[in-house]
Amino acid sequence: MMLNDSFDVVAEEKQVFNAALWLECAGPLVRLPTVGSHVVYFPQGHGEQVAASIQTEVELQIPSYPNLGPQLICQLHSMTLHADQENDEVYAQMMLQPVKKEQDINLELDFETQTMQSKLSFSKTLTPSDTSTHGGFSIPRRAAEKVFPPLDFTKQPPAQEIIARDLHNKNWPFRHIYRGQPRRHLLTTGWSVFISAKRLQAGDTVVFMRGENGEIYLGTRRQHNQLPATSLPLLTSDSMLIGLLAAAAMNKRFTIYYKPRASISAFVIPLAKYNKAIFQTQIYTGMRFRMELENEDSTTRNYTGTITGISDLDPIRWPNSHWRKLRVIWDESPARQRQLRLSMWEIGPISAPLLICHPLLSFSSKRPKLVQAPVQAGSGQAIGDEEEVESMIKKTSPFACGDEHLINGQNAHSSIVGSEQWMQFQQGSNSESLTVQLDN
Amino acid sequence: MMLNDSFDVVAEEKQVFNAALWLECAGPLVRLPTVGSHVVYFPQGHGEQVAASIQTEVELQIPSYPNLGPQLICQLHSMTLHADQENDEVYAQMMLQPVKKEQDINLELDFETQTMQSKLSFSKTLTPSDTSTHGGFSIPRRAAEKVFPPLDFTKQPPAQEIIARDLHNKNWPFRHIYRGQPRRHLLTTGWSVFISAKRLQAGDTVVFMRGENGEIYLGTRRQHNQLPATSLPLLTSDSMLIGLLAAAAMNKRFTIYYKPRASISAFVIPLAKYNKAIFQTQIYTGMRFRMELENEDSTTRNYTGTITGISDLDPIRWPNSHWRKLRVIWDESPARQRQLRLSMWEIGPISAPLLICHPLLSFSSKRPKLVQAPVQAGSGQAIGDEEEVESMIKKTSPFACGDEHLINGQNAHSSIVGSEQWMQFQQGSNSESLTVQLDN
DNA sequence: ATGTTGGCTAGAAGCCGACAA
DNA sequence: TTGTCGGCTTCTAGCCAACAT
Repeated sequence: MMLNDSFDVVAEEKQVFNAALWLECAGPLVRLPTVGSHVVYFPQGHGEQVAASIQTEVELQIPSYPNLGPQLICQLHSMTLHADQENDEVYAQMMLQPVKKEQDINLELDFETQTMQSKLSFSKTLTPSDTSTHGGFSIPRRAAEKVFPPLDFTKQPPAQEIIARDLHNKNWPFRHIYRGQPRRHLLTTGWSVFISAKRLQAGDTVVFMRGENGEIYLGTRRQHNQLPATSLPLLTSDSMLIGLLAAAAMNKRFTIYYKPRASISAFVIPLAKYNKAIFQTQIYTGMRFRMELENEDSTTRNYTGTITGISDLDPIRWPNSHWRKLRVIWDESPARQRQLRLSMWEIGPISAPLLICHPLLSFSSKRPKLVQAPVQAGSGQAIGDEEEVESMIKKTSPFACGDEHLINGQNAHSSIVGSEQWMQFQQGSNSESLTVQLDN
Repeated sequence: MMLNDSFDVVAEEKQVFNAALWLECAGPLVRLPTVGSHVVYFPQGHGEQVAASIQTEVELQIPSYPNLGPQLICQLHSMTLHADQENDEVYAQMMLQPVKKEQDINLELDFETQTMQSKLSFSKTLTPSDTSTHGGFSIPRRAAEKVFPPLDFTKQPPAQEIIARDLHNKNWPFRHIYRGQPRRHLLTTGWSVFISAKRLQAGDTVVFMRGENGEIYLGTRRQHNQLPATSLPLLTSDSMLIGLLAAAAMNKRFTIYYKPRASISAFVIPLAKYNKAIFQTQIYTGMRFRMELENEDSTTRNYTGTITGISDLDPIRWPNSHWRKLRVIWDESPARQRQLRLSMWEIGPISAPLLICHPLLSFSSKRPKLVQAPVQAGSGQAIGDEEEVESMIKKTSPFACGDEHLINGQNAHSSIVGSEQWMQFQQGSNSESLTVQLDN
């Protein structure tokens, strides 16, 4: 009862947006397109998010929407960032305005947010000791020194009160103390209240951030596998899929929700990134690639693999779609769920200089085949030759040759955006309704 | 972690269905149509449930579905009853098969379930003492004697262990003891675990039931106002509404979820009940009516009111719809949210013999006007004359005249169905896929 | 008949350094 | 540097009857 009241109050305040904290909670690999920029929306990927969220098999009879191709170019009209009331899961509400394909598009704004490199934040995956009722939270030394106010070490013991604010603008008080033999930083009083209120478990991650004026922010990120599979169905997945398709096919503004922790891949992609991947990147069966993935402990690492085929994921319903067009195998056994299907814009070239170059496949001996496909389905024909080379690759392994391919003389990976542009994202471009609040 | 594991196990078991417990948790006024029978489905009401569940204003641009009138006659092909994993909220999944209107329809099966009168169950709205950490649960004396096994009063004190099973087939052990001065029945050990696991608060209701073989069942029913407004949106309400309309308009089998605690009114109505209300009941402006409503403490009571107008709820989008066609005022100030719009099948005639008859309005002096409307929109014309008599009624008050109107010589209220027919519902009619399981 | 409260007690929560990885 | 544990203390949970309504 009291809990509800306090939430209600919070819900009514207009809240200061904290995009940085949202991104921290979303995970290290999540990027957001800029408001006002042009994006490519994939109803197919959107459907995958919906289906994954309600854990249902889809055996669907969709009416066809002739206006709706596998991808839809839109302008990101507005975006608001949110966090679920119950479990803090972050999601973004995006309003998309479909644009005519003929229209010439200014791509200047089409970059993604980048996490700030110099941010004053740290995240820690909780240990069993952190979450047990036996004690408090052990703060990594460097983390404490970076984000928390310095302690007065003349006191015995050195201690202070920390008040951290979460994505719902709720404040959580903690006692921060430096004690033990050897000395260490700890959060004691207040910690267990936080843990039980947020229902955190060992394996989940907490994020602490320091704002410009010294405020402390606090967010959570659940372990990936245990996302809560939205209970209480409102509609069948069939109805939902029909609804999202019909909404997109109407060629009017429509609104979608993007849940980065529930979705396997983003389904709203900056147009520039998409075009670069589709038109300016050499993709061919047998090609080596790399991709950054999130580990269990929410760090990231580059993984490598080989493209084994290029074909439609769903030839019946979504012919000539670029969504997850690539079939791949990975060099290492999968840590988390390792996708066997990827989209072209998700992968990058092997970055290191040529490592071990397999004699059978070199840049000169085998000319890579360009995959070029139309942006709008129907105005061309995508090349989807399914060359199964998995068996060959296995036979000729070790297969560690990487062809570095060039795109306009620079790396194919998306361009790096500095912190000034980040601020531009935060304050809005020329869009009149860049809503950057965070609601209840 | 452990919690999740145990839930997973439960989810995999095929569980014995307990329709009676489900109905208890749904509330005293909820009825379900029989599987195999014919029903009228109201997309408009369905949309209201969806909109209410996600707490969004609908400002919607729906494509029109010419095949879809405001009501759709279907056969209830199958129905499964469920309870939400998180908060035990009950919901029913119904598969509806649209039928041709020409088709002659056997109405024999078109009754609703009735709660069993002689059921061995009791429900109690929790007091602050019941939910505090200070103690246990005070069992009303008659309740304890009715549903729990008799205690051995030779022991000092008389006590036993009760194991009660909830809708997820999870067992909850309690210590049942008879003590105190004066003596009373209490549940002590185990009670607080249950309270905190279900996150029950004062004002919520628990239901205990005794099965035929002495098993004890246990369900919960949350206070109405605090239903959890489904967090984490998947789709906008617009998309959802489009989806549900498109699904219904396809004229194929479609599946809907009915959440009796979230919906203001049922939107799947037995065809017989609907026909009776539409074709065989006299409804007129100024008519007195009664309606049974649920109180805060989950008891029911008859409330009375007056019909002040008959008009389309949404003349633009749903012209000639019978959904909430009646405007009413109530005699008493509203206890819970008292609807000012009702559908014809929701109300009953004033049951008592003529009470105080207002001289201006009597059966003979003012001939009630029959409201007769087509079942399918388009094949006729509904009479929607908005006679605003509210002002008149207020002036001439006290206005307590009730015209008892007759329908085929019997009361207009839905017919009573005995417990044999209840069993028939439970075991299915001639449908091959009457699924009566309760999933995770 | 049953809701609330004070008294009492058992047990969990939670603070501490020791110790180990 | 930091995860876990045993020791100890504090406080809450929870059982009881008294008392009130």
